Amino acid sequence: MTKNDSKTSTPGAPKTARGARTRAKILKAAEEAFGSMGYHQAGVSDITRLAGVAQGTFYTYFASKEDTLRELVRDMGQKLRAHLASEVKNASNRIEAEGLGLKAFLQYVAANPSLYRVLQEAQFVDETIYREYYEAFGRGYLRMLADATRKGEVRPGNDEVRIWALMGLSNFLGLRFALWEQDVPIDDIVASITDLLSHGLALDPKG
Amino acid sequence: MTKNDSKTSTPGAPKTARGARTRAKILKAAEEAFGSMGYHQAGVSDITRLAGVAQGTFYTYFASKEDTLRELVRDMGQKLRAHLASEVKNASNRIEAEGLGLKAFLQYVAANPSLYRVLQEAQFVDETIYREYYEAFGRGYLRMLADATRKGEVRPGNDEVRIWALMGLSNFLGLRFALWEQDVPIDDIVASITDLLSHGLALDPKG
DNA sequence: ACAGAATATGACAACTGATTCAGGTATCGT
DNA sequence: ACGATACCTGAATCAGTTGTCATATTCTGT
Repeated sequence: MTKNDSKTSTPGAPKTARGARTRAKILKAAEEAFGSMGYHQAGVSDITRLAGVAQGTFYTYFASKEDTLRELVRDMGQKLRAHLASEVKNASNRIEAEGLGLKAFLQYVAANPSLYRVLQEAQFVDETIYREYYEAFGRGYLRMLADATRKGEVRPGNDEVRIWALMGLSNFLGLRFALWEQDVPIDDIVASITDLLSHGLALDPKG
Repeated sequence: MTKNDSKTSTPGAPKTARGARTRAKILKAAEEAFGSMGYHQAGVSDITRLAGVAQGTFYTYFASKEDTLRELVRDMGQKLRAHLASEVKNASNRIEAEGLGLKAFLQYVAANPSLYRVLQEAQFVDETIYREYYEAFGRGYLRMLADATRKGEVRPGNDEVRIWALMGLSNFLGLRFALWEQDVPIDDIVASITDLLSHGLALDPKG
């Protein structure tokens, strides 16, 4: 009967500094919990314990565990894109930009290992949010690649296909060489890929 | 008290044709269930219903739901590798082999959509089995690439890095263009990637 | 045909973990 | 100071799960 008669659902945003702090604590705790134990393994009780609040408090800010994951994915995606954009912005050509972007990405993954787990698990909790992540990523990527093509820095080709290939490539390199085992220096990886993007695998250019 | 006093665990392999059939039915049902509903969503009861057997029968052949997933991943990995190997075996050079392999892979993914979901979810249920899958894949890949390098078909480079890049690339192309949306003809995709691997992104070869 | 082994059944015990709720506590505007 | 509002609590609820077991059926060798 109060102003909000629309069910108990969709908790509103916090209206107080305290509320905002608490919400942020919970989100951070969720990132930790999901990142280290995994989405399914981590219970709401783990999150609230990490955040130092009671179980019920969780539902003051999030409608469900799933909702939290969505929020996290959006949040992490935004941060990563912002970071990469700033690292790449003064490259003098596309291939150099790819190298800088890959390097920044690998470093970011090593420093934020939760990203992978949270993102990849989100794929099975809510595929929409996962596709959204990569499509957002892809849109920016596509624009840059198309620009480069127009400027004559890159051979013409199917850019939609290329960006997915490039995203996949980064994704796996991050998984293998930043998350699983850091047994190859990042600069070597970047050099390898820069070479691949400059010349392909072919031995001689006339091929 | 019987001869088998070593716990109830590790159910033995079936000793009868009937048993083998039932076990196979269950495994197939698990693939269906995991593939369409996801590992966590699918219950043992879903699997047994699909298989047309009682709940208890499941535990005659598998120690747990997790065990089934492991078995499935091994099984699917083996089949895929065998398929790709046979499709690629009479390519006349490495880049042609990459093209044939990618094409076969994309077709396979479109025809066996469960593969992705099962494999990717396995990553969070038992990371070991997931790494095993890619490392097995990678070993074969690495051998072929090293051979090609020795024969002078490819430029020298860090092949360990390259194979992860190539696996990632295939993985994402499969996800985007075979699983999610089949809006680009497979041959176009293959042509794009063949071009990328032949020349890189660079406009002119002297680059 | 018959004993014993292998397989199959399905109800259910035991447990897990998300969400709710009735009621307490901090904070703010006036 | 004080009502109103926002925030917080954590035990209880509740829907769902996996894995067990006593019993029934089918197969296999002789």
